[in-house]
Amino acid sequence: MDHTRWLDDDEQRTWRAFLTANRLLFERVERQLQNEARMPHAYYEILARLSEAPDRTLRMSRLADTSLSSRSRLSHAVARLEEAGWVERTTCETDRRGAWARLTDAGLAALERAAPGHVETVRSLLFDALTPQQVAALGEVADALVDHLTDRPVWPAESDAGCPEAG
Amino acid sequence: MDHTRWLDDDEQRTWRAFLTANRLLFERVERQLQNEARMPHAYYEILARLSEAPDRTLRMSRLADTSLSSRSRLSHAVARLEEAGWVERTTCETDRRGAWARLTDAGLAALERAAPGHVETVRSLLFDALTPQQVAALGEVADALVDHLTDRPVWPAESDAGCPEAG
DNA sequence: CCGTTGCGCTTGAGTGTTCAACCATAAAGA
DNA sequence: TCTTTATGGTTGAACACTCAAGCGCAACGG
Repeated sequence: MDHTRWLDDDEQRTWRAFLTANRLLFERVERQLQNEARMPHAYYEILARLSEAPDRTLRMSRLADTSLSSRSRLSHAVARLEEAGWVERTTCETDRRGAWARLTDAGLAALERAAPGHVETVRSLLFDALTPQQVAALGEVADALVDHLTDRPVWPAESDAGCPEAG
Repeated sequence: MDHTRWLDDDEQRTWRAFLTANRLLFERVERQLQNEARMPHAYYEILARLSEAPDRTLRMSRLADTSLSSRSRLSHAVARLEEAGWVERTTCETDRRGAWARLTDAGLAALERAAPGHVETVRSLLFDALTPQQVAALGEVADALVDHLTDRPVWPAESDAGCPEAG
């Protein structure tokens, strides 16, 4: 346990700069959407993914995957979106456990109202700050990370750590 | 309003990969800390910044800045950390509005218990996934973003957008 | 000296997320 | 068929964060 692979100074700086950039960026993205469109970014993503689906309809589980939500989070979110009249849920006929989520016309309208401001924010805060080379590099890094984080087991160290209820 | 600078396909992909990588990464970082050290990452950062300060002590406002917290968030967090016995608050004698936050011995111990697992997680999930060139590129991008997001006014478009209470 | 303005920090309500437990249905095994 | 196990999805409690409002003190202005 004492052979921890600590971060060297460069790695420390990189990690902290990464953290800082992330917080600053997403804080502002979140605030812009909240102020101008009255929705958190997670909801925007849900609406966006639904809008791209055939018939603006997706199974809940699939929607959870594509919108980067946990199941529970999606359930709560869609409940809210349904109250707002932006999404409708119907049970699936062929598998009666399942549920379809459909983006309503009002939901699409809300998304289309929100989109310009959101996109402008992302562009001005992220893309305008970077050279084309940096954007390309960021894309590669992100791809590498997604790859790395998608394949492995849920937990890097199942055997000798992480026993939540033991202590 | 119809002259939105939309994202082209490449930019879309980059943005979504970036989002995905971020969620996957921070979800796991958060879960690891929660499971093994019983604290969210934000609390870890607070303890870490305090541990690096002279006398393990900082003014609340300064701690908020260095730990990337809003004032309110820090107040709530330190209240919790104080309950846990990891941080102590004392009022500042020279400016009786102010408050000092000090990392206790128990807090330092908790941090030192949490650190190896956390660092190993960051290394294995982030640095191990990237080549040295990619790490360098990530660092540059992060620096550029921090720079970009730190200097400007709080709101990129005061004049023609962002009227929260108008609608 | 007293009022105003500004700063440092806290508070409470509201909200989104997580976790664990749960329900209902489907699929697999005896 | 009857039981078991797995899957799709929901629920409620716990908790962290945000926002707006507020409190106490400091600094400035008359």
